Amino acid sequence: MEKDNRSPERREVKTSRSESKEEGSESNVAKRARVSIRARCEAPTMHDGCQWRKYGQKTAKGNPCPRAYYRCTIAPSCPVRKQVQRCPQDMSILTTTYEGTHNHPLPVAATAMASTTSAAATMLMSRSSTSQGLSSITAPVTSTTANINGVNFTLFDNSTTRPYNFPNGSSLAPPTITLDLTTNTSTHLINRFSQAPKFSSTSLDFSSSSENIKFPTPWGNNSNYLNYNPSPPFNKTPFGSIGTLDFSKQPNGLTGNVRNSQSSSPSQQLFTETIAKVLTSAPSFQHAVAAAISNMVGSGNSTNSWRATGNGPNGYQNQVTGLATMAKPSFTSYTSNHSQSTLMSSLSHSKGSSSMAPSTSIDANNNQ
DNA sequence: CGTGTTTGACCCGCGC
DNA sequence: GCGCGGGTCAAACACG
Repeated sequence: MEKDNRSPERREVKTSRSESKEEGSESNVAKRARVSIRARCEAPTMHDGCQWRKYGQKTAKGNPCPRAYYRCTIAPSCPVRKQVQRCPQDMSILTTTYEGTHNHPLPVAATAMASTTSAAATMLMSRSSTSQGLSSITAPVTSTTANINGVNFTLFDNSTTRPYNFPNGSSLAPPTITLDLTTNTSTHLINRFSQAPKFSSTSLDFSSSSENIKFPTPWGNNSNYLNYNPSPPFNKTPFGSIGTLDFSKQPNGLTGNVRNSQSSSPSQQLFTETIAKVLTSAPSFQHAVAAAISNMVGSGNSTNSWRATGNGPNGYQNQVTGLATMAKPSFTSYTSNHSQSTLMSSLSHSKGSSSMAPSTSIDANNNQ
């Protein structure tokens, strides 16, 4: 109670806050779209390669677990925020919700996550903007499953099983996509997120497809395809669009594909390779991702421009203390002007260039 | 001393 | 119009 004697300043605070809510016209859409990642994680927060500052904590209604609010501190003006909350049903499950788009260079480790969320968010916005009559449909839970070497990617409409973090749901909740890494899952894979910031994730964007698509993967023996089969009802939810990518099965038999990356786990490696394979072997898929990220970043420029961290001309790098060390174990610390550049460059670089740290192993098993 | 976290209050949008 | 709840702020505090 004695805390708040700042009411005069509050007026200005309020003004600036409402400004910041509207700020970034280019990211207006992006700010509305949110991407949640559900993962088993013992750590208080997932390390995604970015640097965050906690600015608040709140106990949400209907959830005894407090929700923590973080904002990206790599750049002072970065609008990206994330919310971290434990699942009341299973305290080991951590839900991290990202909102907004970074407006500054990112290290690879962070870019991977940013790309993922951006692409997912773009998928959301793309679908919600193109779908019609979404409020009139109450679709049952429908799912779309892809299988890559035993890893299931399930994209399902959970509109009827409303996420707990939006207890009263409805229009209050911005369109949100959930990447569900919890079901049955590869705990080591998750732990890579939670403990070591060296996960070279990737970006999945299913937005531009309308039919069953199979992306070949060069390894494995039976299900050598990433099978994407969008269910029509997916894009029609009362919330705009809500979906889940469900990495529901731990790949067994992780042999042969594991590279010699310093400290990556086999499952992480496999996962990375899996995704990389899909992307590198499916140009159209790359395109979709690139376009998605391009949209999110608000720049149609697809030029890759690389810049070493540590002494970038814009000064950002100096602010990201700890970031370099975070990225060190697995990545040569690159940043790029645009997340899309980073992702796509990392793909192409890893194919033939030595610029990328070999441990990204994106080029592993490339079957060209 | 600098940086990050905690925490109570305030703002604002939405539902009733 | 009112109340509720989520999101945010910033002073105080903790920690290295």
